[in-house]
Amino acid sequence: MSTTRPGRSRSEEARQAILLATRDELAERGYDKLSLDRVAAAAGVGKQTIYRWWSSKAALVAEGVLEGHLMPGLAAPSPETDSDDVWVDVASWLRDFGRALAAPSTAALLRATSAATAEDDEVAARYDEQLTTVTRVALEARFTRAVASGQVRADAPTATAVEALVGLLSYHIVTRRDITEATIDGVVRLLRDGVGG
Amino acid sequence: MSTTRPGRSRSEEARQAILLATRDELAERGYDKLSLDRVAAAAGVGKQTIYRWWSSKAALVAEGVLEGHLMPGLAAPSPETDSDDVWVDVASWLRDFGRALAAPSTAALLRATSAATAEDDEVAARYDEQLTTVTRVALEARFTRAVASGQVRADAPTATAVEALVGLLSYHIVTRRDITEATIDGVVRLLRDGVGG
Amino acid sequence: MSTTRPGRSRSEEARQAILLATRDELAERGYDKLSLDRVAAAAGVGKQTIYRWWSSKAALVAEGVLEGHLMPGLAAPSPETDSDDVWVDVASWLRDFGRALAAPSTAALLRATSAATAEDDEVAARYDEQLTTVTRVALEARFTRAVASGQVRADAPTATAVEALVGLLSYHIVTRRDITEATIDGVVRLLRDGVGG
Amino acid sequence: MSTTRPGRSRSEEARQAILLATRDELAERGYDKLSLDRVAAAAGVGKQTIYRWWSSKAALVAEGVLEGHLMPGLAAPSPETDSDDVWVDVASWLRDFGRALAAPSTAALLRATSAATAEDDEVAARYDEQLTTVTRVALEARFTRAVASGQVRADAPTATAVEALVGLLSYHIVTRRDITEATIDGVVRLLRDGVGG
DNA sequence: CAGTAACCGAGACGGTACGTCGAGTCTTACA
DNA sequence: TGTAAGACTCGACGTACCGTCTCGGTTACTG
Repeated sequence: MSTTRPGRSRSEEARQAILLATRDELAERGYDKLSLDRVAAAAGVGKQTIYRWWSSKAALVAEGVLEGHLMPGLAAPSPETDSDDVWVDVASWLRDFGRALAAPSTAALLRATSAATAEDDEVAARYDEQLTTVTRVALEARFTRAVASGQVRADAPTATAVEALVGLLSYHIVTRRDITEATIDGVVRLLRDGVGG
Repeated sequence: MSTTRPGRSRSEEARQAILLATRDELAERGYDKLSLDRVAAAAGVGKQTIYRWWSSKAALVAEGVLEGHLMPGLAAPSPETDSDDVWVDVASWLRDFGRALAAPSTAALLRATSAATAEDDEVAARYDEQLTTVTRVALEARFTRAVASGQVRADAPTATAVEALVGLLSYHIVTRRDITEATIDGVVRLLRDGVGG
Repeated sequence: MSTTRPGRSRSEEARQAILLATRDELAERGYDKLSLDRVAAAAGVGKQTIYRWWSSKAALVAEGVLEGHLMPGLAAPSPETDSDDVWVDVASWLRDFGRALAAPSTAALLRATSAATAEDDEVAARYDEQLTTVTRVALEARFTRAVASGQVRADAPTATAVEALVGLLSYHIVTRRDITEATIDGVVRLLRDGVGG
Repeated sequence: MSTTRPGRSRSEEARQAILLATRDELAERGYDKLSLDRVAAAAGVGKQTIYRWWSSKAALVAEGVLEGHLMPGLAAPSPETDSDDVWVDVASWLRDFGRALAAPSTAALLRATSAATAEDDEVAARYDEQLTTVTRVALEARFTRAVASGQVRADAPTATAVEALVGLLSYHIVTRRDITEATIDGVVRLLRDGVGG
C-alpha cells in the first residue's frame, strides 16, 4: 500500500504564503474585513488554491492563525524557567502577556481571532484548544509544582484559579483594557490568599 | 429661544423596529452575517433610515443590543435581593447567568455581541460599560456590603475578584463552555479564601 | 364673490427660483442626472414646494424649460425683420441657430430637453408645441409671404420644407454635428430648387 | 508567443443575454427607467458581469442596441432592390420606416435610444454611425445611381437631401408624429424638384 | 516514457450585501 | 393655506467579496 497519490503534490510554499498573508490581513483589518481575494493576491496565489485546502474563511483562520503563528514568543510557565516563587512566575507571565497585548498588531490579531470564534464552532474549539488549553495546562502544571513545594494548598481549586486567569486575559482582549501592575498585584494577592498554602 | 427644529421628527417606532430586528438577526445569524438589508426589510424601514442614525453595523449593534435589549431579566445583586451570605448571592448570580447562557439564542446573541467588539472601539467601550461595568458595579457594591457585615476583609482585592468573575463569563461566552456547578463551587471557594474575612 | 382663497398665496419668487435652478441643473448635468433635491437646495426651497405645483421631474422640465426659458434670443423669422430675400432670411435663421448650438450650455440644454421627451408624453407634446410648432408656424408664415412676393411657388410643399428644416435641427442636436456654412448652403439650394418659384 | 490569456474566458452566452435583456427593458421602460439590476436579473447574470464589460448604462445601450439589434429588417436602399424610379424607392423606404415606427415597441426603442444620446458622447457617436451613417451612405449611393440614370442632377446638393431625410426621421421619433402618406408625398415632391434632373 | 491525475496562477462567473443617492410622500413649526 | 426643513419608504446605483468554475500550463506518479 502506498500513501502517495498521482499528480502534482501540494505546494508547501503556497501554503505558507497563504497563512502568512492571512495573519497580516487579520492583524491589519480584523476578521470581519478579511478578504480572501486580498489574501490570494498578497500570497501570489490563485483563489482556488485557498479553497482547495480550506473550506471557508473561518477554517483558514482556525488553522493559519491558531497553529503556532498566533503568539510568537509568549512563553507559558515551564519547569525550565520556574523561579522559586510561584507568585513571581504568575506575575511575570501576566506581565509578558500585558506587554504583548500592548503592541497594537498583537492586540488586533488576538481580537480578530476572538471574533472569529463567534462565527464557527470549529474555530471556537481550536481557539479553546490552542490558545487556552495550552495555557491552562501549563498553568495547572505550575500550580501542581507549587503544591509540591508547599506554596499552594493541595485541596485548593487550582483549576478554577487557572480559569480565572485565562478569563481575565480574554476579558482584557475584548475590552481593550491594559493589564496594569495594579491588576497583576490584585490577581497575585487574590490567588495567594485563595489557593496559597 | 426654541429647542425644536423644523421638519418631521424622528420616528421612535422605526427606531425600535430597527433595534429589535437587529437583535433578532444577530441572535439568528451572528455578527459577521448580519445584513442591514435584511434588518431594514424585517423592520419595514428604508435602509437609509438606518444609515441616517447609525454610522455602521457596529454602531447599530452597540446601541441596539447593549442598551438594555441584551440581557432581559438577568438580575445583578442588589440590596433588595441580598441574602445573609455573600457567597450564596455570588453563586446564585453565576447560576442565573449559566442558565441564560444555556439558552441557544441568548448564547448566540452574547457571542455575536462579543464578536462585534473586535470590529469597533465604540462597541468595545459600550460592551465594557453595559455588560461589564453595570455588572461590576453591582458586584463591587455587594462586596462592599459584605465588608460591612464582616464576610469580606476590608483590605482584600475585591476589584480584582470582580474582574475575575466578569472575565470568567467572557471566557465561557467565547469558548461555549457551560457554567457548571463545579465551576461555581470552585469560584466561590477561591473567592472565599481569597477575599473572605 | 371673491377669487381669493384663505391661506398664504403662492410665492411667485419661489416659482421663478425653481424654474431657473432647473434650467441650470439641466444645462450642467442633463435630464438623466437632474436631481430635484439639488434643484430645491439651489432654489432655496423645500422639495414639497416643487411637488405641490409640478407632478414630476418631467412636468417640471416641460414647464420650466419649454415655456420661454429655453432659447433666449433665438429670433424666428417675422414680418418686422424680413429682408427682401426669403433665402437670405432662412440662411440667417439657420446661422443664428447654429451659433446658439455652438454654445455648450445651450447645446446641453437642448439635448437634455430632447431626452426628456422620451420619458413622458406630456413633455413630448409640449416640446412639439413650443420648440417646434412656434418655429414651424413662423417659418410657414415666412414662406407664405414669399409666395406672395413670388419667390416661392404657390403649389410647393412648403409644410414639408418646414418639417425638413426643423428635422435638420433636431438631427444636429442629437448627433452633436455643427451646422456649417456648407450645410446652410446646401439647404438653401435644395429648398430654392424644391419650392422656389 | 501566445495570444491567449490564463483564466476563464468571457462567456458569449452571458453577453448575448445581457444585450437582449437590455433591448427588452429599453423598449418596455425607456432609457431613464432602465435598471441594470433588472437587466442582470432578466439575463440571469451577476451585475458585476455587466460592469466588467461595459463602463456605464450608456455604453451598454451603445453596444447592445446600436449594433444590429436596433432595426431588424429595415432595409435601406441597395442596388439589388432598386426599382427604375429613385422616387419610388425613397417613398418606399420612408413607408417602411413609418410602418416600423408605428409599432409601439419599435417606437419606444428608438425614442429610448435617441434619449440615450443626450447622456453620453459615445452613444451619440454610435447612434450617428449606426442609425444615421449607415442609412445616409445607402441613400447617398442610391442618389449617385440616380445621377447616373439621369434622374438626379449631378450638381444637386444630395448630401443635404439625405440629411433632410434622416433629420425628418429623427424628428418624427422625438415628436411621436406618424409618418403619413401626405408627408411622404411632400418629401418626394420637394426632393424631385430640389435635386431632380 | 507517454498518460493521466492532481496541482498551480489567473480570472470570469452568479450571487449577496454594501453604503450612497435620488424620487416622491409625509410631518412639523412657522408665517 | 403655503413654506422651509427634514425624516420617511422604496429602489437603483456602482463596488467589493464570496465561493465556484474554467482556462492554459506544470509536476510527478503509473502503466
